[in-house]
Amino acid sequence: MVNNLELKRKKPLVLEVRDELERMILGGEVPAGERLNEQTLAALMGVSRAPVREAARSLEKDGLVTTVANKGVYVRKLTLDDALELYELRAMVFGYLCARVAATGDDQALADLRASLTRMSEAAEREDEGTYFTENLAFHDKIAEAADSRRVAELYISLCKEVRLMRLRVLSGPLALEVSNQEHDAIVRAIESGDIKAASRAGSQHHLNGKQRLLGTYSRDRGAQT
Amino acid sequence: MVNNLELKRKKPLVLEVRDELERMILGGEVPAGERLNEQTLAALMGVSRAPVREAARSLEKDGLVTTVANKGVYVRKLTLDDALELYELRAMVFGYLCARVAATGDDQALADLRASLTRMSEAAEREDEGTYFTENLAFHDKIAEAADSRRVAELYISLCKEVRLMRLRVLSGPLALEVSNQEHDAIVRAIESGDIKAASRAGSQHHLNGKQRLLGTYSRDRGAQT
DNA sequence: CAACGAAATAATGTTGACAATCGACATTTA
DNA sequence: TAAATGTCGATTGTCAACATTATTTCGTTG
Repeated sequence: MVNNLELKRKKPLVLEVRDELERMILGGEVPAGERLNEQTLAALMGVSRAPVREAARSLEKDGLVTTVANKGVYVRKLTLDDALELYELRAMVFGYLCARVAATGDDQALADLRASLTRMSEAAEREDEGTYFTENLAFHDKIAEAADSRRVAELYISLCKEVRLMRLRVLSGPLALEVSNQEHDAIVRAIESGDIKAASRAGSQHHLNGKQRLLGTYSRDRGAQT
Repeated sequence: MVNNLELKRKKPLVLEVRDELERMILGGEVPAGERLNEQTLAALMGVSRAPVREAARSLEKDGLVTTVANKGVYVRKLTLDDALELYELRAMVFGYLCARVAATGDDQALADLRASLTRMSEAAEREDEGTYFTENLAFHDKIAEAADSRRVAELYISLCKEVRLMRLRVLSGPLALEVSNQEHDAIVRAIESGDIKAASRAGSQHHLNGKQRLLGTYSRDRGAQT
């Protein structure tokens, strides 16, 4: 029998800090470009500066912050060009992952993907953007994991976090959810059929379409960034 | 002989330690899978443990080491499958970079590439593998820089370092140098002609060929890894 | 009044010490 | 004997204090 109260202390402190910082950054609590004050954060979380420093370095690995010597760590600020490049890079990597999943063909993983697909479809019908958003992340994570290519999967997940720095809402509106999920369906069907090239194309195209949606958003209302 | 960082500490200490560790790892002074003892390294370099820890975190960003909680950091050990995946990933990313260079077409960068090409050609004729090796690294770095896509360039350079973990000698023998440089020439010509697709193909193919050369090496003498 | 510069301030960089944790070996017990 | 447990040494995790660097403030000077 494990004691729940003592169990949460089992986790290394630096990981707790890291996750909290990541949540704050991706959640938009700290704006892009903002400097992360070490001792302020340390006091806020009730820990010393050392874990905060290490957590910050860990976040740098995922591209969420940049470190300037003798000045501090800053929340990374993405330009539109940066974001567009990330979309293309993500498209390539995701295409590779989808191809691998199609090649290996794990039945259990495929079933999970199908289940995730239906959950997203339901969320889309309800116009429940919050659920769709989280389920969408889980769907992509599942593919990354099923590709059985840890290094590339890590890179992909990292790239996805990086994109979230822009805090874009390209997946707003019921139509967007529907279209997005149709692309997911195309990916899963290509994987199920074992067609490696088709899976690669479908995976790439999904993020390339996302890039186009991003461009559409920016052309519709410019200067949306603060 | 490691204490040459006592001289002038105008540069952040962490960077010095980082570079030294990277040199030791890529140079093969510490074997793959080996644990990096913090206080031993700190004493060796005449610094405290904190910079060593941070440097290790920085190396983790490049995939050169892996950190295990409460146990320490270990020099990453690549399996053959890991290496093959890295070659494919590198091929994709490098193709993207070459395409971008072809699209932008910076004359100065192109001249540098041509110059680098002739230096490699000369080194290949002299069968000077050492010079070819370093010049080869510089050539690829130049392309990454000329692509004007900092994030992707960083990733590419990081992937190249990661591959070097295996300490392979696929570029041994005069023929290998010649063949490798012919591929370089094809890349530069594609870039010069401004043919984006051709540049992408040539760049990808270069590393895919490298993957085949790696497979050839492994089929020739198995068990080369420690 | 503007511009320059030096002191004051606040932040990061670095250090040594202490606490928590892990692995190995010794000890006990069935 | 073998499994379980306790103890010890070594190493990482964390902390608070000190050193160095960047920034701000403010007084002086042209």
